[in-house]
Amino acid sequence: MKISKKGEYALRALACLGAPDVPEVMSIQEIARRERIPKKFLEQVLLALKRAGIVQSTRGKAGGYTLSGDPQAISLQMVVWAVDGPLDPLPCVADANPVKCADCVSLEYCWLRGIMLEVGQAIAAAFARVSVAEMCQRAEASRRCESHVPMYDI
Amino acid sequence: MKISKKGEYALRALACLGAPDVPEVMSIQEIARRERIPKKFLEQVLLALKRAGIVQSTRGKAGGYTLSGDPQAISLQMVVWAVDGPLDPLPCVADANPVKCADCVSLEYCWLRGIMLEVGQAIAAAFARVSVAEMCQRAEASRRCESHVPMYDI
DNA sequence: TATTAAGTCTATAGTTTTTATCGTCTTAAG
DNA sequence: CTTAAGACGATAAAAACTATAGACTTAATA
Repeated sequence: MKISKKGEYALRALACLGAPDVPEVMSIQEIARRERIPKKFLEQVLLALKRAGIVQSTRGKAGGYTLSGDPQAISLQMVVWAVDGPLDPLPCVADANPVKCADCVSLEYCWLRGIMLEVGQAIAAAFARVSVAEMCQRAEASRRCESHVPMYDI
Repeated sequence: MKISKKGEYALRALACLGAPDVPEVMSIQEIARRERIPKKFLEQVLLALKRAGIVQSTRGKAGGYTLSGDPQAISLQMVVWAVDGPLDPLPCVADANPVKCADCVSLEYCWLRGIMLEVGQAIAAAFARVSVAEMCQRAEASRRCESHVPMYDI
């Protein structure tokens, strides 16, 4: 049950775009530099976020990315979904294209499905509770503390 | 955020052991046959469950596995933990041995950590809510329906 | 209008994790 | 003492994930 690098990079990139005092549009290169993410990999991540409507891009010289719409309206669930796909614990739980387990008679009578459906919903809810806006605030709060890091720092 | 095959097999095996009208002890081979799980792989899964104290085994001829203790006291969280390890969304969230993210100043000031800690707890809680006993009941209920599968079966 | 710096897109290489198998050893019943 | 079961370490095979490469498109601007 780990979050993928793609997911992590997506969150970092959005926090970067949503930070205060940043340029209107930010290039992939700039985001990659700030967050120390492999540029070419980040490219794919941002493309996925764009296709999900979470960020906007402008092409050509001086182009780059910007948050699309209200950061409060975008949940981390949408973000993770956009880059990693549905977070169904089992294939038979999928919304769109549920696949029957090998030894279940049917989707309707799949007992694991029932249980995993609940688990999947709980996971989705956990991500859905946090908005990109809130994440950006948290990131900013943590940035403000960077100047006085405690001694017991790891 | 998928559950692993190990996790799925563990749940199936436990449901098998907890089913009514089954022999006192059941051999790996028998469980594997009933649940259509690769025998050698199931062996590892059951070994992990045994080490976690979730099942007991008797060796030698006529040996096999049996549920250990009260199925109501065993949550699916323990089961998944036993075979897949901690379900922390990010390494920095780990209880035992948290690892700092590359570009965080410290664990204490890791903003992703804060968010993922909450998500991880929600996931754990979702699994913790269901006991092995409840899972077995559901599996049995689904078995009772197998004789009259609806037409719209997939 | 040529250059430059940016995003787009497809393919593929590299790496890690997961899944599965094999062989040998130990144990206990008959 | 044979047989059928679990224990355990090693490793093979497959899949998923992470990262990189290269060719193409777009737009600002010198």
